Amino acid sequence: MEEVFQRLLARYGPQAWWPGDGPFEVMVGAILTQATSWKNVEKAIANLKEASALTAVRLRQIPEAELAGLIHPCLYYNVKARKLKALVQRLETYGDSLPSLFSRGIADLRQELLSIYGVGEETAYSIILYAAGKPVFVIDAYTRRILERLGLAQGKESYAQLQALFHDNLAPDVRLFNEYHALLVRLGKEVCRPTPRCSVCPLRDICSTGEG
DNA sequence: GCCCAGGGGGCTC
DNA sequence: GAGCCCCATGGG
Repeated sequence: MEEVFQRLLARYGPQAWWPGDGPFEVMVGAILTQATSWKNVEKAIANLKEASALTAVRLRQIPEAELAGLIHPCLYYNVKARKLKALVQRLETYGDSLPSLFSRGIADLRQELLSIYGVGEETAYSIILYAAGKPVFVIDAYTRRILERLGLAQGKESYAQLQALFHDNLAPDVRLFNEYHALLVRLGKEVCRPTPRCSVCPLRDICSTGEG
């Protein structure tokens, strides 16, 4: 696992994922990026900043329809406006204090996040890793496809099972999990689309240890 | 014109 | 608890 990471890093270099301006922006981005490319999310975040709307307080004040307009570049902007509303509404119960929310243990924090409308497994874990800075491995569609290509998964595994593959074989290091996941997405974009578009698959070079 | 992104909720059976 | 449908922009 570690070796594969080193090869990916050597091939692609650091990905500098989630350069967001603080944990709140990361949480907003985690909602906006659902099934949406990050470029569109950047446009939406720029719109929110320009409207001075990128705070929990302002997001609660702004009408949902207006919020939907600001995040229009993102796919499913109407549902995502509702999701952002649900998020900041929950934050209000913490006095808008993220440190207060993040003071929970990982399992507890996960449950709390999952109980928010619009936050599923991937979004919850993205927030725990990239916003709260706790060591959990984020599994997404790309990670699944790569693991399947490598024969390390068949497609029926639960989120927790795939996550255990990384948790059991890596030191629980936030920076490692952060960069590793980003690199897997980068690799996935290249070779693990639903229909492969490359002629020579780099998976062979990078993941040839057989251990994943 | 076609494919598909850094998903999740809600419904049905 | 699995299998579907819905949401509905923009880049390649």
